[in-house]
Amino acid sequence: MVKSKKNGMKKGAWSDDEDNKLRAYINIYGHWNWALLTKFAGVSRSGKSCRLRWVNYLRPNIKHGNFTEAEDNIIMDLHNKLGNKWSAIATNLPGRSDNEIKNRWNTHLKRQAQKEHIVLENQDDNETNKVNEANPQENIVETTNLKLLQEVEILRERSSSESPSIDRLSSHSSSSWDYAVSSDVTQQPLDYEPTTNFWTDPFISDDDNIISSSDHLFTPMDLVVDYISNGYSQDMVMANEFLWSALDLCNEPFLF
DNA sequence: AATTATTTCAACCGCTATAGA
DNA sequence: ATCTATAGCGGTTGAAATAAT
Repeated sequence: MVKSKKNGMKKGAWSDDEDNKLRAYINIYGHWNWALLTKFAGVSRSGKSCRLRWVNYLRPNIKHGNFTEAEDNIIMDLHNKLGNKWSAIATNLPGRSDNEIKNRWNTHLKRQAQKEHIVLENQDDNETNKVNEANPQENIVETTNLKLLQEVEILRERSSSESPSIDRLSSHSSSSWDYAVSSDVTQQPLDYEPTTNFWTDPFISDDDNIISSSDHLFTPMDLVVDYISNGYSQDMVMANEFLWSALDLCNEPFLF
């Protein structure tokens, strides 16, 4: 499913090669600016597309398919409370992206919820015809909430024990130039090395492809940041052909 | 086995919020 | 105050997979 290019940017399904490039780059440098990152990572996609691919598919410990009953229950309940606030719901389901939760809701749970709603309505009709005692509905809601809170906690604990680095890498920064690199993640073995020569050689040890957290990772961004700290605007950096060609040609760490 | 209909879900699009110039 | 760039969100689309005929 490879769609046409738009403004030189590829669209459609991601290839393994693209995935590997993006994953490898972010594992090393984090994401500091999606629009620029695509250039450095060597991926011919829009920043928006890269961000989406990372968030929904590539980031560490992301889960796919096979929603558990507990997860479904949480989605159903939170959707009942929050509506289509997918990202808010996703914060309570570790390892699940908002997109996947949205899909889960639209393809499975919406119908289920509608059915249950009808059943509840019928029950309510019967109940109101009987007595109007001390609101039993409230007790049901409280019990459900307690159960769901417990389920959320269990999922959170499980997730944090399995994935110590999941959300510390790539946390959004208030500054687009403030790029995050997790020391946890740099300890992970890489399943792919970025092919473009300008970033790999100085950073990855020969024997095991694992980066020492004590090493200074001198990235192309260092050059850009330095450039900016010397009074150049972001646009000027982007427009500077010399800078780009220097980055492309660089085989060794930059020295100032 | 071939065709058509339906479902799934990855990816896109348009929009809003926010930060910085 | 206004403009621009970026990140993030939610709705929607459409290719691929699967089911039904």
